[in-house]
Amino acid sequence: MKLPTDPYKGVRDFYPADMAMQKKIFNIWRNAVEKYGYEEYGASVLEPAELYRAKSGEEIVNKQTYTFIDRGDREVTLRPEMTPTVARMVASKKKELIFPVRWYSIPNLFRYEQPQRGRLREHWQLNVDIFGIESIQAEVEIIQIACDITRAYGLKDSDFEVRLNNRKVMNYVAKEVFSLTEEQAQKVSKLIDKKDKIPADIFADGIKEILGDNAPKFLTLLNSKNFEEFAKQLPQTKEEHEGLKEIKEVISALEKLGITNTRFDQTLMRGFDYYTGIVFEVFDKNPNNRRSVFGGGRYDDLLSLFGGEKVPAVGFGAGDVIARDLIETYDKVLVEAATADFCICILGNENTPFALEVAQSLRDKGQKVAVDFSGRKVGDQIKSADKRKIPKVICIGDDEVKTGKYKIKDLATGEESDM
RNA sequence: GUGGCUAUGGUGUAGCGGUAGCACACGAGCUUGUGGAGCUCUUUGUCUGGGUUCAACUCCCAGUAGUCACCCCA
Repeated sequence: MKLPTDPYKGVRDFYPADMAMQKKIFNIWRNAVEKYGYEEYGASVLEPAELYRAKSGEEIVNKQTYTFIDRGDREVTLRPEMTPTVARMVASKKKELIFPVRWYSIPNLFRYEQPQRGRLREHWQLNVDIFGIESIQAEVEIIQIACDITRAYGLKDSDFEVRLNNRKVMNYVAKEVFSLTEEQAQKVSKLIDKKDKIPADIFADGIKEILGDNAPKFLTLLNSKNFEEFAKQLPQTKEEHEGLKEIKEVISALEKLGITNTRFDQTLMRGFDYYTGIVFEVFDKNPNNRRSVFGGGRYDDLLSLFGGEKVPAVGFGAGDVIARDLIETYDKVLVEAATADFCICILGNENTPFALEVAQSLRDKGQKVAVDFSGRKVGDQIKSADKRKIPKVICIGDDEVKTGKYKIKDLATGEESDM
């Protein structure tokens, strides 16, 4: 009876090479957000199931999450996303926090789903949120950070674009312009989400089914080439004006910051219900790899779930799996696991004590030192150090013990130098 | 959760209803205080469990895992 060596379904092992990449990604994330003054927070992977139930509904909690009953009869969920957690944390200290609160975290998240490439049961995600700012300055800053990170992955501005939409606009269109019921609006938005995946005529049929005679008008609106064309088709009331104005303002503010690859996208919906205003996605335009790199938006009402007055909030999330893909595609700088700076080869077991002494003295100076205890021939020990990419070796044998001196051999050049 | 496709040494791959081959990697040696090349040799495998058959890595069924699509999408 052998135990399998495979990891659990849908999760990854991180061997040193994978871990080196993971560290590189996390460093990119940390550097970017800390430049803007964001502070790191953390929380447990365990949350009471009701935290998600409140927002996501019965089905999501039962089918899409790891939820179980603990020994004390509590219903526990492995967090599938970080936003409810951070909302909970901010709401809990609302009175003592100094707003605006700028926080980030790199949590591992779990979802119970059929795994496939780029869609695993456990992944890591950078979460960046800013609380307490009602103006679109919050969106601008958050999107700016997202762009910084995308560039740090190695993408040029021409490789990606920022797509923007506004829930206010879409709500207005659904309720006021087309007088849809809540249920109809829901169906339409799901359909719009799929627009690029399904053939145009099937999409049109779907719209027709829900909207009837209004379908052609709706389709024209949806197929608008750009912001102006879209805006022109809407009656100029106040409510409509606000959503559109926000989009325009965000785009022009970003432009002043040198971010010109933005685009209004009336078909951008994003799954979560809690978004209330601007939503955005950073999109990789590479034809082989067309995927959303980041997604986020404004969720002004979420913190009200925990009582008290409203706290405006804007945030985004960025996954490690896509970061890995992008860095491999665009960056191409090889990432290697850190090895030792020195390898100490021992010639004869009786010389081990002196070898350890030498190793320790180097460590005291801050060097990383590995000792070869294999007892093999020197040549083999050196060969092995070279294979492990350790740049320098020191051989300790009878002569070195006698004289107390040793030489450092640089494996790249083959030269030996006295210590 | 549903459906399609896939599964061969450590890795990457051939092959056939009748004794499973190759490359690289690993290990040993040529070379017992100095590596990287070369040559020689060795070790290691048909995902798991059933079935059909004289005989199954090959055909069939189930399971598991991967992958793709659906579902869902932080």
